[in-house]
Amino acid sequence: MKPTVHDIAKIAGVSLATVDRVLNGRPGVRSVTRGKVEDAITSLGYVRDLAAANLAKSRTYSFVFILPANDNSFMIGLHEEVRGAVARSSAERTDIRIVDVPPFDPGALVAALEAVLAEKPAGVAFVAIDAPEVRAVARRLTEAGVPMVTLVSDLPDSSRDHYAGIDNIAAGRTAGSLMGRFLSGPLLGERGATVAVLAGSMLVRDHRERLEGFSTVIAHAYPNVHILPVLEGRDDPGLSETMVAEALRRNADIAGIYSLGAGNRGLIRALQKAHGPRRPLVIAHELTASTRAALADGVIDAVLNQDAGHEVRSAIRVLKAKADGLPVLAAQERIRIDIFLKDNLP
Amino acid sequence: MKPTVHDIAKIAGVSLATVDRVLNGRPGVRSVTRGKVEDAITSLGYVRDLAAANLAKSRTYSFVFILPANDNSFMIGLHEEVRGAVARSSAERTDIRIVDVPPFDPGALVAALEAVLAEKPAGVAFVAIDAPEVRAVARRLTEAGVPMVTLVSDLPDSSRDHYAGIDNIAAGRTAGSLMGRFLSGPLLGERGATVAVLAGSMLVRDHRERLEGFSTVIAHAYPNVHILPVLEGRDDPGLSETMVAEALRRNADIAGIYSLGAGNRGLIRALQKAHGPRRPLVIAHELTASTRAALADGVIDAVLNQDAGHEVRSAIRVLKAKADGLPVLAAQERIRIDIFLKDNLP
DNA sequence: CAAATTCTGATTTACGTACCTCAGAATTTC
DNA sequence: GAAATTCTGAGGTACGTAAATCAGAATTTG
Repeated sequence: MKPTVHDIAKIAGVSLATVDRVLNGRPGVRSVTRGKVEDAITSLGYVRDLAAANLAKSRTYSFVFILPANDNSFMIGLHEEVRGAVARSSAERTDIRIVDVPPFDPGALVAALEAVLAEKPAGVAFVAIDAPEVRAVARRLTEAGVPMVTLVSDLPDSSRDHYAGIDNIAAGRTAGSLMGRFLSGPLLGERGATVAVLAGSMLVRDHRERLEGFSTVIAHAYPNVHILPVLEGRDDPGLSETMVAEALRRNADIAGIYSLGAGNRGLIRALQKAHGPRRPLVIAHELTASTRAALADGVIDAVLNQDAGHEVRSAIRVLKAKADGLPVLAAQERIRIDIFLKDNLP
Repeated sequence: MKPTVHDIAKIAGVSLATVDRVLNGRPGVRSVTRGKVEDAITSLGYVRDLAAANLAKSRTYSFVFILPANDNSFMIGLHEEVRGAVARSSAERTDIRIVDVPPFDPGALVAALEAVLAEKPAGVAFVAIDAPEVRAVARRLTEAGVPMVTLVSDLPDSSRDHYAGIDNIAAGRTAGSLMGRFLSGPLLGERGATVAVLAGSMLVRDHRERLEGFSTVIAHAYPNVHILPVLEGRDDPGLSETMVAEALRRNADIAGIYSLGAGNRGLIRALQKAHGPRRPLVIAHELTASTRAALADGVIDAVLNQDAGHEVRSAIRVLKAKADGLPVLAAQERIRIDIFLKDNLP
């Protein structure tokens, strides 16, 4: 039978209240008594029953999710997943509030985080923007004892407790490796091949990191692949379409395109309208309705994906654990980079 | 505030006991009274607090995991993960017992399942062997009301409640697609290329399915790739090594190898000892210490993986949900096919 | 019709922990 | 030395649900 506080009290020869004070670090216990209780705890191998504790505390974890009000499919899906978590909140003893902020706007994010700081919830999750002022608020949140996880986009070298997202450098490297291998052969002649890169903005850390990983692998392993200057489409369908169409017109020999941001709707439209001698090899990020269809149709060759549902659930699990001062199962919380070809679409 | 049984009792004008009888389907309530209680439940939107219910029942979920006593790295890892779950069992209110059975032995599996049937646990998970007698015991378990999930290898068209494992046909297709694309070009000349397939046993369903997916994609999308007769290495390092070495000696022009079973240690040794004009392209299953090293060294080009930890945790979550008659979050429980290149090794 | 038997509903206790209130002892203050 | 103030410990109640026990009414049986 699992030992309980009653067993501890009996063994240590004290009352329940004393055991409780020791367990919860409350004052009012002589050090000798404390010692006896601690001995009993270790000798019995007592572990607190979290379910019972939470019931007694009638605890609900109040979490705040700060999400950019982007209208691309990925962010919409992320919103959807958080709303799903809100729907499950009564069963999971959580009380999740969603705060929308304008995208790519450090000031707005800082303001939102400051509002959070004022209400002191049990935890915050947010899509980070890599800026010093954001790091500064993060530090104040940590000082205030508010657990904090970054979602999708990280804030390295900050005081965040956890990052629920993929390793974007590894993602870029994977894309580069796939691009190089897929190009090797028919498209990669003696004189090399040209690839274009479509990003949202180089101001966003995840996009920068993906490009970094991609470029590194191409430079080292596929030196005869030439990368054109990055197209920054601001994750906007229209702008992305124009930029890609323009690039395809100007460089008839583009053999591959790596879309590392969320401008895939525009990219796909541009590709469908194009009529070059042969279709370029396309690797994109995020499996959405449009990239899925494009993958099935052969317009896109591979999609690297991060599962927003897993990210949200992981963030919640980690916030709960941090709020309770519990360790996290690192293996369970690592967000993986999914690679989808048209053959393993779920 | 979340409604409780007390609120229901108050609204319906009855006692707690009556509410409890209605909620738990116990007899002794007149249908008019039952109706009043049910109305109150729906109007309040009551949902049972599982934590409190489990506490009151002082419930522990007793699960049995039946695992083949294979000595390949994947199965060892699977064992490890189940033992991890056993270690966490007190915190998770589970009581998990591991039963080892000899591998590839339907009779032993049936015997183990029958033993399980006798003790009626709250759920069973097992690595299925696709045989009629196994299906028959599965049916009896279902009739006895024991929730049942298959792990790693499925038992389709049976009464199992859930399958915690990957879609092996999709995995085979993915391998075929990667093989075809990676080969296209330097290795795939005018007259085509030859690939070898190393399996454990064609008697095991997951191996059959992987081969099926692989062959289908190759036949349709890469008609000039020729697949040699399957090598059945029984997942044995020594036998696998001899068979691969033999095949490489006999067919100097092998351009690719697909290892769809667990005989990777032998395969890797054979590859390291081989000294052909050029290294074949190798795609294998399951990320273990040896395949990871081979991937990093460039001996293997891609590894398809199923995360044993996720499978075990998913199986437990599903068994719990089934034991409580709760729905499962399908999106969360889908086990994904990880594709690892040397660039995205975790 | 009294006694036995079912129905139906109410009360009460338990699960393991948190936390509030209270009592007695030890210590300090005037 | 009496009163006030800490310490230290005990007891009890609450969280939301399950389930055992109890009590009264309705029904059946001889």
